Amino acid sequence: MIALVDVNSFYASCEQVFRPDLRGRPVAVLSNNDGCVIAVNREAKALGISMGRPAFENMTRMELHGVTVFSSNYPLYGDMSQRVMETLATLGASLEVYSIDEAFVEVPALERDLAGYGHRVRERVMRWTGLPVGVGIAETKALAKVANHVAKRERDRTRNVFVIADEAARAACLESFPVEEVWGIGGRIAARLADRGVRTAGDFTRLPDAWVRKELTVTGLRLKRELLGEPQSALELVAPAKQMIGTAKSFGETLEDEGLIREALAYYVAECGEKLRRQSSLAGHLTVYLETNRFRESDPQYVNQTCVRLPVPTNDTLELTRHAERGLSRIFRAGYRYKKVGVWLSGLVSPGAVQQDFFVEDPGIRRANVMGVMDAVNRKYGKAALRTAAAGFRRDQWKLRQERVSPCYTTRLGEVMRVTSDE
DNA sequence: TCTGGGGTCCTAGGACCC
DNA sequence: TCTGGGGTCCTAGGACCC
Repeated sequence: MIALVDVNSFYASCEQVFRPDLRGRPVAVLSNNDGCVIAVNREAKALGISMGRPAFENMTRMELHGVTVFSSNYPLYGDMSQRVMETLATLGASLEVYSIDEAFVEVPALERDLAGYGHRVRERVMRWTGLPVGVGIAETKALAKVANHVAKRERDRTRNVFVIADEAARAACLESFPVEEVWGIGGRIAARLADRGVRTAGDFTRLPDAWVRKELTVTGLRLKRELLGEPQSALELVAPAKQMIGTAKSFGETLEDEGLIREALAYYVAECGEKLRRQSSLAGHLTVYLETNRFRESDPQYVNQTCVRLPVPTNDTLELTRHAERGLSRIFRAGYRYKKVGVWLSGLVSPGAVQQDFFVEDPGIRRANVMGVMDAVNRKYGKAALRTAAAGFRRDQWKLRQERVSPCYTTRLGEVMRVTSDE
């Protein structure tokens, strides 16, 4: 059996762990640039704060009801995530980390009391990390996802744990489960299914294989089988190396100056270069992406991207920066107010697989050493403490807005909590 | 005024190979 | 006049996820 364990409103819960005064009170967390509401706890949801919508649409209501609002604090969430995963690893036979706040856990084979197991998972994660989780247990990943959804709706004492134990339970559960909530059914597909009169997950499992294969590709067919209780994939125990690494972030304000955009781009390239070296990959292609603010309809709009093929795959930030700058000058047009620049590294290979180019000088071991030093310095003294000249000194003019960010309680020594006593 | 970021998988179609 | 067949690789684009 497989358990899908996820943290309830993860980002909001992380903030609450370190703010006991906010227990039982409404909390919301905003996306990068304080743009959208991306996490709300139960109390905030009850007040009608809508997730995924722009922050400004919700601000009046949030202020009115005293919702505590945070900018997102990814160093904190990443660290808390690791603690949750380490805790889950002590409970399961094996573990697939699926996202920052969820994991598939293989229930130990000898476990007889599945609901009891689910509650033990909840209790241990709560005791060790302070975070509340929901647990769905079933025969396949897709069914465990369904069970997890149901767990959140349960109102009685079994709340937050739900088990699809046998065939009868599976069938009954799917008949009342809306098809658009099934994992892998998004808005587009749900609309097409609705046209065919498919409303529930149960309806979906009765569609002919041939139709599903033709209209929804093999992914749809696998999903159907998983919902019928036939596992289509094993747990991925080791996270595979990424096939793409990228960063594309909005500026705090729109920018017209190519020089500033170039600095932001160089800064993002350095972030990607570091991720690339951490997984020991080299990139063969680099895509630069540039965009104006599409919501400002009165502004002239421009969006473009260009792909640069690197002469020899590399993970050298200086080399990557040079190519990114070339890409930017290909697509930059003066006279627009730009909102976002991004870079994506793809065609990732491991160093052993590289074909050297006779006509291109290999920057060689000395450059690799420079990168090693740069990474070590930045680990010790903080992000971008040592950076390329191209990343510049004007970050204040383009960095994203983060006006309500909480302290990095667990990852920065200067920001750990102080406990005092009145005597 | 203010509208996120970072990925994955699949397919179709073109280029190219023998 | 008549112009093959069976592949692989790559990229763009669509759909999805959290």
